[in-house]
Amino acid sequence: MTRNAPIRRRSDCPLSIGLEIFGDKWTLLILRDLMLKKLQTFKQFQDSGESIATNVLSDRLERLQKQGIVTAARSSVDARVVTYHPTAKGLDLLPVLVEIVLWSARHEKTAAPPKLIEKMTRDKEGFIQELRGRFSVS
Amino acid sequence: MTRNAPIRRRSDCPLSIGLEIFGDKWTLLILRDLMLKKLQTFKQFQDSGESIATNVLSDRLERLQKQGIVTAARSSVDARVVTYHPTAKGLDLLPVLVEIVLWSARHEKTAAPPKLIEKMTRDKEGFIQELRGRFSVS
DNA sequence: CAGGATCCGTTTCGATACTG
DNA sequence: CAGTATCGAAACGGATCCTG
Repeated sequence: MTRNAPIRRRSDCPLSIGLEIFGDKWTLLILRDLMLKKLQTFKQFQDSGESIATNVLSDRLERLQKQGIVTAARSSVDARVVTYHPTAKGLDLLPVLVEIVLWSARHEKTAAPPKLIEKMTRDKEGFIQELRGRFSVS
Repeated sequence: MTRNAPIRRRSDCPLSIGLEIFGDKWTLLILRDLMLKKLQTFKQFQDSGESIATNVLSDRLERLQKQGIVTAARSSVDARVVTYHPTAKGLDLLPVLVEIVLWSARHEKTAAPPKLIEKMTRDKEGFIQELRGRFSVS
């Protein structure tokens, strides 16, 4: 137990990147669905384009909660439904998501919704602020 | 076998994100090392903090080349050494990397090099342009 | 010695079936 | 609708080998 420090200082400057989040395909897709597509429920994530397995979805949502990036709450309208929302920490991921989407739109030949891309490009900050407002963190 | 019928639900709004790149932990680390830490060789990547297995490193570098994000060339100085460089497509990833680093610096409790972070924050565009210049794509 | 390929035991992931 | 259990498939790490 007194096994001491791992000393992973092989190199100079860490420049850490949040691998828990960005290193995982599904996590990234969930965040996009949550913040850019404004999806909220388990089912909506499940049906959103790429088919994610339920256990994986469950697992990733749990991790995101543990990391304080999303919160879950039962819908006041329908008690069966759980709705997920981004926290402030989660909303801070918007710039990353926007840059990723912009890069993908430019370099991958996927059908991208041009209106949205154009808006992101023209007024990145405004676009992000608008989304932030929409989620009105308590 | 006959595992087809992927049910590709041509969903409403794709908003694609480059999963080949962003969904993978190691790829992301290599890109950071390449563009932000300015590492160039197989060995440097290998020794850079996180210990990546050689087979994995090899695999990711190959993928990145296939995607036109990095190029490989033998060093003119030492013929044994292969140096890797970002392409224009790769350099376009800089904004994403910067946003990821900034988010991580703010929300994860890792030792971040404050000078660099400060500069990124204060003059994001300038920082990116400076790096672009450093790689001088032919 | 640098870059990378290959083999292999182990861990992790994820597609289904199933349940509260 | 939201989430677990099962179990095969894939990825990983680590050692080793190969080629200039």
